Amino acid sequence: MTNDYLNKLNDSQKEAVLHSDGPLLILAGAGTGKTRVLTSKLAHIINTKQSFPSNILAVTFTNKAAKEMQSRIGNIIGGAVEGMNWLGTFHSIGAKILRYHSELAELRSDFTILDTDDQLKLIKEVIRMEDIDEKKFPPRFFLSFIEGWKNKGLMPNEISAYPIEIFGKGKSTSIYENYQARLQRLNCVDFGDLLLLPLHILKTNDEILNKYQKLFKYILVDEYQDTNTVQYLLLRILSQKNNNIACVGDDDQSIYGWRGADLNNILNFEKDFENARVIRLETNYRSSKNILGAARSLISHNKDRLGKELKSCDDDLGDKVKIRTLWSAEDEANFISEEIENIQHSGKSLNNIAILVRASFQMREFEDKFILKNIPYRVIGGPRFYERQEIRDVIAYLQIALNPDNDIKFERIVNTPKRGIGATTIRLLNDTSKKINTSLYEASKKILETDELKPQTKNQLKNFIKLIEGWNNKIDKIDHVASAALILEESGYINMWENDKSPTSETRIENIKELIGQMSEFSSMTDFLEHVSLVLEIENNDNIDKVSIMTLHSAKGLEFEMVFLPGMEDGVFPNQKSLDEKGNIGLEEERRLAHVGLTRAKNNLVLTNACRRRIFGSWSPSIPSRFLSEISDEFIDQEILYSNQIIENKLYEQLEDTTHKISALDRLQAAGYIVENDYEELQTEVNRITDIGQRVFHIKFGYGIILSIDIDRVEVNFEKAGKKIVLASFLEIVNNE
DNA sequence: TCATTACTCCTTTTT
DNA sequence: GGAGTAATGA
Repeated sequence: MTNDYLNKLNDSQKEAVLHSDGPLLILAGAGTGKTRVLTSKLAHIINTKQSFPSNILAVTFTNKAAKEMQSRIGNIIGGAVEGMNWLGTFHSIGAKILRYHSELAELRSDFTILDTDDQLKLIKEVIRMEDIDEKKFPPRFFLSFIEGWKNKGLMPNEISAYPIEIFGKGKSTSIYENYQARLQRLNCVDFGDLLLLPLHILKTNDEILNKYQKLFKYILVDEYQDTNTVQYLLLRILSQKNNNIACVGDDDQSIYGWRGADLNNILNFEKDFENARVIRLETNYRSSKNILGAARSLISHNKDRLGKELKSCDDDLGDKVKIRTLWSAEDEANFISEEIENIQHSGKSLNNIAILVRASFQMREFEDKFILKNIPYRVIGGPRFYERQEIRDVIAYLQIALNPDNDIKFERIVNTPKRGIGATTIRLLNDTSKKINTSLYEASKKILETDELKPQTKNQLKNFIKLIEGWNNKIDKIDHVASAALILEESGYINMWENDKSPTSETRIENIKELIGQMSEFSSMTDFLEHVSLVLEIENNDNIDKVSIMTLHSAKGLEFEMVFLPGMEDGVFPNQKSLDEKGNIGLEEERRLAHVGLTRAKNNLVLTNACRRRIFGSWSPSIPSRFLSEISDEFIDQEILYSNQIIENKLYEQLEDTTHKISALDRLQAAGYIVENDYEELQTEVNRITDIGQRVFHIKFGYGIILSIDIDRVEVNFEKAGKKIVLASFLEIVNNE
């Protein structure tokens, strides 16, 4: 192996790779060769024998990034990377540590990882025990608190120091405790535990901590801006001895605040790690000057930044960033598909085109249109393979076969396919299991000894228990692929889909076959099940020319010749909920997300917004995203693609029901969408309700009398609902009476 | 027990 | 417009 990799780097990249000991933060903007630096650095450490591969901890956020890094290092140092035992996602590395020391968390080493659905089921159970009204306090709120605590690295007994939410009768703490206890009894962990429990083990066991501190001579971290507190604490505690931690990140691309990512981790790096060196990578090898200029002008509106400027290495400016305004979301999809057809006809590859959306509900419009127009596309991200119903069912069967006491899985499959074991029976099983403190499986056996069930039900349950017993006996003795096939056959599960007439059943069977196919790559059933929730991803390794549709979050790290960003509308992007919940911090994160979107494009970038779109099934008006006006004009080529006739006919109608009429009008006027007299006319419309004492009707509150008026806000004394302040636009004037 | 229907609340983003 | 849930009927 040669030092060839060094020659491919620019000066600051080289500096980052050659920096040997002590903390290092590489601030790498979009498209500045961050992955190249990281992999070269890894290769360099191995190449110069500063460390064995097995003594390097290299963490990424996604499996994709981990795989990518693995193969790139392989390319540099030649052949397979032997001994890179500690390269993986935070979660998979956490799982690995946890499995080695599971007894310290009172788990068996073959614990299973619960997905979000199962988590929710579990929390619901816990809530019911606490006598809390699910309607008033939705279970997922508790779950998000627990997730929040786990993201901060707090065990149930540590949250007293942290302001406890009053939410849910102040029972959040005990719910967290019970939830953990329940997980433990099921020999399960959730995603958060994969980080929290290893941290706890390291914090409370000096010997073990020592071992890992010695083990990891070098620590490399990808996407440092997206680390949350537990991840930060893990990195800190592990790096304390050797102090060789190198993090790559971009504060302008921090987009996982909602998952607990703390931008302060990267902003405070120099304070947190003594004598830290910071190297900036600012030469962008991806995008044209115009695109970079647009991205730069947008992100400059953020305050929380370390500051860095992307410089293009292109000589010419390239095309300007296109902004197109369409009438409706459907028109928007139409426009984009026409653009794509043009590219298609010019003979260019569709693989170079991506449509990046803020939220997945936006994808539908495009899928519909593409199917109609026969434009090949792929959806990236979307529902994870193992989250599909049929896959989860199959896995539940396999887990039950391995461990019949897994209640969550038991409940999932006991009546799938239908065995006539319904809610009533399950309730009885649950009660019994609580009474005699055993699993549902054991409780079923007990009940079968009695006459509590109707003969028919009893018989069905008996058969089911017998099946499980049989599988459980055989599973260690025969090949895991064969036993999976046997289980699916005997349970009648495959049969169920084969007899199913719905259009999806065929794909489901395909998916199950795919899953079984994957199994042979693992050495045993346990091994397979351990990996299934963490790393299993079925790649759509098709080489067919297709347009990619994905969310902005899953687009991070990718690049395309041409990028479309539809739905540039306030409320959609920036997302309303994000603004409501997090205010300016939320807005800045949305802006970073937009920045990620813009910087995915190499040569062509098209932003579109529609004036109307269906939200929750009903038409809602949309105003252009504030991000559009934050991009400097010099980089933009803007056009409105609907006729004046349409404006006159429809804009009025659109504005009439907008909830923020006044501000919407101002915005639209500022954006040049309305001519002066339209504006006045609409103002009059806003002010049409002027009479105090006027009788009015409100769709939700019924009839009432106007008490006072403040521009578009009206105080009404409703006959049934009492005094309320409502928007004028929601009131109908009632004339007679 | 299961199927149908009425009704609610909703939806951001993912390991 | 759709998923999940509660109520209702077969």
